Amino acid sequence: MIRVLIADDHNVFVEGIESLISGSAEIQVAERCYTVQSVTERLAQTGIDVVLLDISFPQIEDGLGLCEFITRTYPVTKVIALTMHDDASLIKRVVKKGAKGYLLKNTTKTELLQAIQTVYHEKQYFNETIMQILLDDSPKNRRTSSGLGARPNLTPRESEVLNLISQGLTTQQMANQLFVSVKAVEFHRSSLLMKFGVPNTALLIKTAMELHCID
Amino acid sequence: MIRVLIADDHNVFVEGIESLISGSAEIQVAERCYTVQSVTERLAQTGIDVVLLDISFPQIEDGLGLCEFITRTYPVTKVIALTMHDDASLIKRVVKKGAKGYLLKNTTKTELLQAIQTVYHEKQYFNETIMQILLDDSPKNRRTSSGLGARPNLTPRESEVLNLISQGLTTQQMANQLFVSVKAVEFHRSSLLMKFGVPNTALLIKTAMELHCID
DNA sequence: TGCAAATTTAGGGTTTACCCTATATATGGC
DNA sequence: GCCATATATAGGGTAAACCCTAAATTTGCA
Repeated sequence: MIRVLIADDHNVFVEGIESLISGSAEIQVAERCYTVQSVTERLAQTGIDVVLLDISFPQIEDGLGLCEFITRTYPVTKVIALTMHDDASLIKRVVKKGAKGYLLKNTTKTELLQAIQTVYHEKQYFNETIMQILLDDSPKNRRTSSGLGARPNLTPRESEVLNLISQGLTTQQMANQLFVSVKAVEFHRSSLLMKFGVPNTALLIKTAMELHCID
Repeated sequence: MIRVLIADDHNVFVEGIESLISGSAEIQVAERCYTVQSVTERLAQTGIDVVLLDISFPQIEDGLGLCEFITRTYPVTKVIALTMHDDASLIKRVVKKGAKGYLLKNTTKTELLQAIQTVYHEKQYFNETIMQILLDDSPKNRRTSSGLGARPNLTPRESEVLNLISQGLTTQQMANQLFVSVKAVEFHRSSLLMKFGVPNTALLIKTAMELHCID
């Protein structure tokens, strides 16, 4: 029997998942948690095999942080991320946080049960759509992109560019100041986005400031 | 017997709502619709008393429009808006579009059943939280406390947009999430740049974080 | 009741950001 | 010498950000 914990503050959702699972003989819902605290408290006990975790979009930091905490603290427990959004960068970040599966909230009963079974048996579950997005990301991973939450290793040039970006300079202005081409600056900016695992400059600045990589 | 139509393209949600309703003797789920077209087709027939409508219907981008269509075309049929968002302006607009009730997706079984019963009997149903949001939305209570240093006075909408920017969302994504046009978001973004006196988003995020206007 | 603030939307435009594939050089380690 | 890294550069794209003018709505307030 696979014991599942549902972590979602939306009651309708928890009901829905539970309803979908109820037909299965090998899977049972062991716990429903509506808060982060209750999740951590319940996991401190034993007996949870799989966590169905809602990564709610407006509060990304919370969901991702909890995902990371669970996979680090309880490596045996598998996390399946649940979300309404098929945003590419979000999927990548969730996987980096250690999630073994990713499901959209319009998933079917069949897919849900299969995903739980799959991750329980030490495998990853991602459907074709999700896999496509992840595969497109593989060339990027050649570069040193440490997981989110950790400060990436920046080259001297990258640090320089990062600080200039945070001062509000455009790529053209940075190129002038550094006596290099616009293309060179674009390359470093792109490297920064990759290393920090963020989709755009706005989140780059916020993340870099939180990690004290600026000034 | 109150006959309910569930309009939501998220399978888990439909299951959840159906599960919550299944215990009731006076309410039954008459139809589940995953597309806008199926909703209109089903309503063209008779026998639907209440529509549980997911406002964040992705396929139209305009759950509000569907809400308006239903309440105009079938005045007898009551619409209860279902959403994950407790956005004040959205609630007001939904009400204006003719919805008789507004429920967040973390609603309880008791509340859901009570809401259906209430609107079926020609009344409106809004819980305390929603009512509070509607009352607090008056412009009187809207201003952010100016307080310290060079921190500009931001309108509620501006604060909202600022935080979404800092989370890495694009203008298009924010427009979707806030249920407004891209032009509206562009306006608020532009207002933020002006109020903070910065030339671009990168410096906006840095400045706003230093002034603790984010989070 | 008229005014001001806040919010929304529109059309049209320019600039910048961002992504892809490639190539080239210099450096330092094995 | 070979290899990995850092750096710089190019061309050709798409998407997003940014700027301007203009107007409609709602709401609270004087």
